[in-house]
Amino acid sequence: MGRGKVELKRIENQTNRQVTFSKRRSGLLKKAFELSILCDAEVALLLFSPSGKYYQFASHDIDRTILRYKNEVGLSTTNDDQGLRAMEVWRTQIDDMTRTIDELEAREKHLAGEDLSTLGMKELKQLERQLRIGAVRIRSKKRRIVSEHINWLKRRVRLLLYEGYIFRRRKKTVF
Amino acid sequence: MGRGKVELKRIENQTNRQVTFSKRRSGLLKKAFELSILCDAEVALLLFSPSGKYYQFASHDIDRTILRYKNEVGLSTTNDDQGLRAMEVWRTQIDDMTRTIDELEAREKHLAGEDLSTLGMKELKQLERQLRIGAVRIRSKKRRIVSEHINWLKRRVRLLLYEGYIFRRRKKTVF
DNA sequence: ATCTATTAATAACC
DNA sequence: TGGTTATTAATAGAT
Repeated sequence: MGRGKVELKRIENQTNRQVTFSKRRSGLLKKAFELSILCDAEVALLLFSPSGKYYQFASHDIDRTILRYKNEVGLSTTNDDQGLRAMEVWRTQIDDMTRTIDELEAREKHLAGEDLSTLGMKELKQLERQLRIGAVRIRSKKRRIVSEHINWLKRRVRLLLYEGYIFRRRKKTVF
Repeated sequence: MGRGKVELKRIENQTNRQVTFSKRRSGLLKKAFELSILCDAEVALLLFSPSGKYYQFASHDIDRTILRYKNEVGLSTTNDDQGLRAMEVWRTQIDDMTRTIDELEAREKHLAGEDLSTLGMKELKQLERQLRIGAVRIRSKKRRIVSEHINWLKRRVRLLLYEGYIFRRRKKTVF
């Protein structure tokens, strides 16, 4: 994306390489930032220029992210029994929660009419019934809100009429 | 750079967020790779999706790059208790997942027409629209299933009729 | 996954 | 470095 396309190999001209590093570095940092915001992702980016200068971006605490990476890779730093047991407890809890999230997401998709291919007639009827119940309740809630608003308007109108009455009376009295 | 520009804030639609993460992740990894080649830079990139999946790019050995970063930053984080920090990481992950589950459960309740008291007219209309879309899709899926069943029956009937024909012919021939 | 209209990044130049 | 502009690359939204 420039005045010409560029081959994927080390740029030999030292000045060019330096300029390109500077420009692409800022582009990369920007994109890392955008990804972390748009997608709510945890990102850490470490950069060393060939001349040894150092740059970084981290969406969260960079050490936290590095630690998370180390856990992921499996170089668990806790080696005692207690640590291992605690780790297993967390692991199972995380697995449970992951399963729960998957189920909830699948359920939401079904309610939205997506990913229906695995469902049979019976499940589809059940889903439809639930949607109908939800729709009925929501419509009734909407009606209640509207009627409350109307009542409020009526009260307001009565109040204004009354104030008008008082005002007219006072005018008659004063003048 | 797409069919429209996007605001720099968390993408609320879960599906969209997932798709964007997937696309931008590959873009970011590619650019990190290109930078390392073109400019002969040392790059390490750690990525965690909101659902906890893990991705990385490293131009050199990633642990080497992390070590280089730690030297650069100073000797502060050299040897504090990593076990405790690891616990922190898990705890925050569990917190994240708890929040996700709460959101999904709240959403499901809303779709079922429960706990609507916090919602305004706009949200209610949006909910109703989603329910309508889901219902339409489910009805269409049901219709498809029924029509497939009918077609199957038709084929079955044709087959039976044909077999009857053969049978009658054979009867004539044999007897 | 694939396609394509648009926006964004950036190579070359100053 | 810090602008400008012609081009290429990335990608948002749709299919």
